[in-house]
Amino acid sequence: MSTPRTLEHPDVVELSLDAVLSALADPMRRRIVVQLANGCHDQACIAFELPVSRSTATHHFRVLRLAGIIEQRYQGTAILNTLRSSCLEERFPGLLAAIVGAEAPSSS
Amino acid sequence: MSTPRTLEHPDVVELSLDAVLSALADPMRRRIVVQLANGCHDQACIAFELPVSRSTATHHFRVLRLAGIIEQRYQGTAILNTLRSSCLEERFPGLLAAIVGAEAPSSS
DNA sequence: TCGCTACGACGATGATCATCGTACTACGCT
DNA sequence: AGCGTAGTACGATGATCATCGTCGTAGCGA
Repeated sequence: MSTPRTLEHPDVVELSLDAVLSALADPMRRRIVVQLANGCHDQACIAFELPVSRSTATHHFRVLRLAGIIEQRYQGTAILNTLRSSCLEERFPGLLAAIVGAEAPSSS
Repeated sequence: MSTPRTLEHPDVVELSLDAVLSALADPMRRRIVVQLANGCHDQACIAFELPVSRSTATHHFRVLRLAGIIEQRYQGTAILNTLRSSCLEERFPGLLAAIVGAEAPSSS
């Protein structure tokens, strides 16, 4: 037990368009976001099966978290990832939907 | 006269989300786009008064043009810049509006 | 207790990029 | 013709970043 591990997340008001767009400019990170947006909520990092090493995957998830795009919380040794859709919508209305929609025409 | 100078522009169907988002991830380029979106149509590059050297400004305008975000055409020695709003809207609906709206709360 | 799993930290590396200065070109005006 | 203006081309440079491998750590199960 002790203190359960926690991960740093920016507050809603701290979200910067620069950080969000820089994070979303990378194809690998967009892939993660699209996968999360397509109903794969609360997935562990490993479940995404990214074609990169674990170190690189960790890096991408952290960039997304620090940009305020995803929320990460520990569950055992795994980390559950969730899209912070409402935070993003509140701060940058329509942005996430536009990008996910542009990337993944498979939905609908 | 001879052949008037022309500049290379990508076709609508060639627009890639990757190029567009990478271009828009830079604050200086977003500044240009926001300025164009706020009614400053057909402005010459120099009219933007960017806080960078001319070489750098040229670079940014070219990145925007090659990403398909702006249209550039010569008029004398100057270059008139226009937002390709309809092309972007056709390819990535809502994207430009979301970014411009998030960046510039001054409008409205 | 002993692994096994999922992930983070650290340091390195190679690529990309934003920035610059300088030299060059094209066009218009006098 | 000569000059000024607007922008381009060409390196160069310093910073950032995506990627990796290795090692460390926390939790779970046998």
